Amino acid sequence: MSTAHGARARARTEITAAIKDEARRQLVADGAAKLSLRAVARELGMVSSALYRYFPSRDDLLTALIIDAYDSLGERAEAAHGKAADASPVARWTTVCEAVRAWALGHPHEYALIYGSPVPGYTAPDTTVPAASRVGLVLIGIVRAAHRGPGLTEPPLPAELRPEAGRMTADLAPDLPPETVTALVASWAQLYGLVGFELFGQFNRVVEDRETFFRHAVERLAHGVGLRAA
Amino acid sequence: MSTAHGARARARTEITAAIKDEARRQLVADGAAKLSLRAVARELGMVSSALYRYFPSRDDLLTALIIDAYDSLGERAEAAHGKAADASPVARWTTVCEAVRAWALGHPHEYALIYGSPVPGYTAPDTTVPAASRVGLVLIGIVRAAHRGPGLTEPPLPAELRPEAGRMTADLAPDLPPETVTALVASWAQLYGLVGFELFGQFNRVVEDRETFFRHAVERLAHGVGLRAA
DNA sequence: GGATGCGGGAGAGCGCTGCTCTCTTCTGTG
DNA sequence: CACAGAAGAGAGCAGCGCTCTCCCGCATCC
Repeated sequence: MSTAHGARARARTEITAAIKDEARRQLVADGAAKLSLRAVARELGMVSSALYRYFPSRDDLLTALIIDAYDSLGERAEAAHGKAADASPVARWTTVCEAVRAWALGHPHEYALIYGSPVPGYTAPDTTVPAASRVGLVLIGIVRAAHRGPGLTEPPLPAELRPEAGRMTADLAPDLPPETVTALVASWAQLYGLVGFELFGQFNRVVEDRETFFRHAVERLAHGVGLRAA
Repeated sequence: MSTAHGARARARTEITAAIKDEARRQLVADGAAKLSLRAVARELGMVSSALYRYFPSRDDLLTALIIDAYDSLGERAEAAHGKAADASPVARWTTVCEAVRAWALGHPHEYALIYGSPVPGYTAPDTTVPAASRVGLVLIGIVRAAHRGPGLTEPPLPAELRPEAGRMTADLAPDLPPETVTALVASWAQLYGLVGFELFGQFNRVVEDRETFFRHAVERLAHGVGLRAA
């Protein structure tokens, strides 16, 4: 595929990568809205129209960066989980959440790109789904291990939510109780509420010791999913 | 002040309002990024440079819209709370959260403007703080009433978070226990995680019956703050 | 009541953007 | 080796935020 016809294709993938790298540099520096195709081209010593041979539009370039960002965050979460493999479920959960927060604080513009308001008029293509799922899969993995292991308490689940819970469970983790899956999905969203509020300044003049606050909040999230207290 | 010199000043406030109205129309239609000073001016039958007599920059216009959006959301939350004044604390909490969600779903671009990624390079001026606080104040009010009334269970609070909890409590609600205030701040952020994930498409292919899911999630949030089960 | 100062609208223009189209060069392949 | 197709260059279009200069007319003050 990519190495099929040799030199030509290799040059293409190299230049594509160079464009993405320079684009990422600008994204990191100034945010997505200021990412300019012309500036990227200029920096690479090419003319702007040439860049369209590689990315048909600015949005396509952004999509590539979105996927990379999801992957970067996912890797970070997976790595954090790997290192904490022997810890208690709650400790592993907390570690992964803290990795997400650390990544977000270290990559604010990339975080904003993937979890902030979507670029207007832009809807993420399905291409992004696998990369976007990685953090969620890590969290599911932690809960699954706890479920197989010493156990997991099941959160309450009202009757009217049972159909939806069943649907989600079938899609996400058929081996887990629907009570758990439902709580997990909610906690997953809530985690990003905590991160987003810190990152986007909503905690200014409200929370100061954000690290401690965050750790405690995600520990309570873990308990809410039914993970045993450490 | 505003009515000081009569006609002149009145014309000015009228035109300022007209500009904001047209700008909001464009914001609602296409989102903040596509809001164009020139288009607003065009629609109002004036030339773009004239608009700068009223708003010194696009960011200033956006700031005005941000404040309006916070106020609109705050009003909605306050109104919802008012109508549910006689209900149980948990029911009032849930009602207010649902009002926030409903407002967000009805005003996606305005929600994105205030709770999505901040416009790059843009930091909200302090002018926005009072308007931005309104929803939080409603939530605090519900908890405060429960605290004065039949009671409130206090969530756990680890020792290392006690200093920060004390700080937050002094700033936000000195009459409430720090355990409660800490949980409240976390729940406040988590609420916006739930809303944001639904609004920005993260729940696509994951949660279908979002209304039921949301209600259950915020009920659990209420319990997490220590409000009595309804 | 007439001179005056200033608020506010008009217009041109600068430098930037995304994107398109055409022309040309170069290169890997049949 | 010839040639198709890939890829870069350049000009150009329409839009943007913002500035500056000009000018009109209304409200004020003597």
